[in-house]
Amino acid sequence: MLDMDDKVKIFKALGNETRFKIFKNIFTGGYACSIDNSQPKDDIIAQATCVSSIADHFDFALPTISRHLKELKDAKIITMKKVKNKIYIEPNIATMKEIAECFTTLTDEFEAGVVYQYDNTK
Amino acid sequence: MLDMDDKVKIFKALGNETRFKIFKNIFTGGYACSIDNSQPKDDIIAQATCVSSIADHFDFALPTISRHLKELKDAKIITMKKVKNKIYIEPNIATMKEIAECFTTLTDEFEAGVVYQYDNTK
DNA sequence: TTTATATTTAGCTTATTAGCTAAATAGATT
DNA sequence: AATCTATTTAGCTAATAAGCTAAATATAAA
Repeated sequence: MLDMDDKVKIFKALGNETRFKIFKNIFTGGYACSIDNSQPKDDIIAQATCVSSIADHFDFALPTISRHLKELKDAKIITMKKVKNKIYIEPNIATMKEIAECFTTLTDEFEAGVVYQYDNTK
Repeated sequence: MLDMDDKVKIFKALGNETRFKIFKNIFTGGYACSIDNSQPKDDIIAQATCVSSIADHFDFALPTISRHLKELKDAKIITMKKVKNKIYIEPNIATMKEIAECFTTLTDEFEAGVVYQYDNTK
């Protein structure tokens, strides 16, 4: 379960153009990674990619992309698995499902007229 | 329709603890506003509130809250209607519905195995 | 055991953000 | 017209974020 701090961290991570592009393309399989074919399909999904493959799509230095990926990982938006000396990056679908549900609940309850008492801790 | 810049702006706005609390409570009716009762119900919804009522819930100065509200408004997360010398703040449900749908589509298509070509412009 | 590949860490600079107080604006009330 | 209420704007400071290069680490390949 994501608490308020988790959610704020997720939105902060997605509230930057570079990270948003990385996020979107990791989820929709936008980054081709030539090394993928040599990896066992059971462990690593087709959408997986690695740090340098992502960096190839941007004009920023590799360490800059590496730090953006760390922020996406810390926000539980992606996962990173080390296999040999490469890191395979995958979307964290569980987190996105939970965020999707938060927004759906928010709009559904709004339309149903549900009104809560004020709570500054959530 | 929200384009990429719109979405990044929305996430940036929600990626700050103070603005996230304001957002959440505006949508769930958390802020009581004593002036609401004297307003016509047709124009202004029950969840509506005003700048100073929101500021009462925080230890920050009023101009600070005002600027946070401006950012939420610029991101189309809330709307602000001026009635006499007060500003009524309401959730922008259309935006939240669209964001909800984005996340739902993202997770649904991921599970269905839909893979797109890389596109750095969206 | 040297070299190559993949990635992270450290340390720096510049830009942006979040807070503040004081002053300005807009409208309502006396 | 003077004053009160609600809100924004301006201008400042301090903290955070985003970029860079150089160096470090970890593993693979020669």
